[in-house]
Amino acid sequence: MEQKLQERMTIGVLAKEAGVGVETIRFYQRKGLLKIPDRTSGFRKYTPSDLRQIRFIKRVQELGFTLKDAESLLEITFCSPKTRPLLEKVCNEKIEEIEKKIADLNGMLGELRQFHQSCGCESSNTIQCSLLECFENEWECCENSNGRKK
Amino acid sequence: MEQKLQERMTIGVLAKEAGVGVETIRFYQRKGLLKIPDRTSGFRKYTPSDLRQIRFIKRVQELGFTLKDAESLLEITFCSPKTRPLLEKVCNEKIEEIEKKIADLNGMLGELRQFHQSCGCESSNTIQCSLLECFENEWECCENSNGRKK
DNA sequence: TATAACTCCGTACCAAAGTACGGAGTAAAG
DNA sequence: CTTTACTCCGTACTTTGGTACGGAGTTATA
Repeated sequence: MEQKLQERMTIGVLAKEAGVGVETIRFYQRKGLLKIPDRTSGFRKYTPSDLRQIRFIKRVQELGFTLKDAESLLEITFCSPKTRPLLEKVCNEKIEEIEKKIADLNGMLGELRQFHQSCGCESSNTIQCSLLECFENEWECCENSNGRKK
Repeated sequence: MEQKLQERMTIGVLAKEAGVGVETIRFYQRKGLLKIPDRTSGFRKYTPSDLRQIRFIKRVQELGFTLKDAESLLEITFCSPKTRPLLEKVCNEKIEEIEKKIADLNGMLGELRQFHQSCGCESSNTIQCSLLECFENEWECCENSNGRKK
């Protein structure tokens, strides 16, 4: 009761706050990602909770997930005993998915770093090699300058 | 000379080997991701190098990059002193990008795990909470069942 | 040699995630 | 009270990364 509640904003204000376009909000509504808002005299009126929801969607998207993923994350709404099995499933799926993504990215990162050090920039070799070649030769091509002759 | 060189394959064989569709290869060619191949009597003839290139593209894509990214990675062709500055730039950009993605994903992962343990599945509370709420309250909502009253 | 399987080409289509358009109504500031 | 800014709606368009189509020519197998 101390906080100012239900400050209701128009679609334009919400869009600005959330850093998206007005059309995007209408789009999310069509997609069911945002609940249908109240209206005063024909105009949509949004609450801070809608703002939070859009920010959440954007965050999830930035991490490489789709709007469908965002939807399923948002569906993790009530952890009552009834919904717990579904909740458990969605959670675990997402966790696995993220873990796999991280592992893949770490692999790529390692490869890029190796390329950068051995071939690209810090080596003194003048032998032509490519990321593509290095990649498929397990970075063999990079060692030409370190004593080994081709 | 010991290896069987220049085994040239048709688009269908290449597609099968690379695990993509024939149309995809034509598409990559249009996009400039694959050099225009030689032809014998009107039919495209591809080399193992084309196969490697498609595999590389697919790999890069799996890691969350676009075809444009793949293109720029493929452009890292020769690490001669001349091309080194560009190479350095592209490498560093990619590395930073990947590092940021990993960090973000790790954050998300931590949040999901906390939700899973505290709210979702392993807690005995019956208080309704959502990923969204937990997320924005720094998991405060999850501690209601652990001695604290709202 | 006939027939299946492959290739050619341009064009059209698809899903995802928006973005833009345009004419009409509404609200708020001067 | 007018003018400007905002909102409404449906529809159409955009980009990315492909897929599918269809009629014609080619090549390989029985």
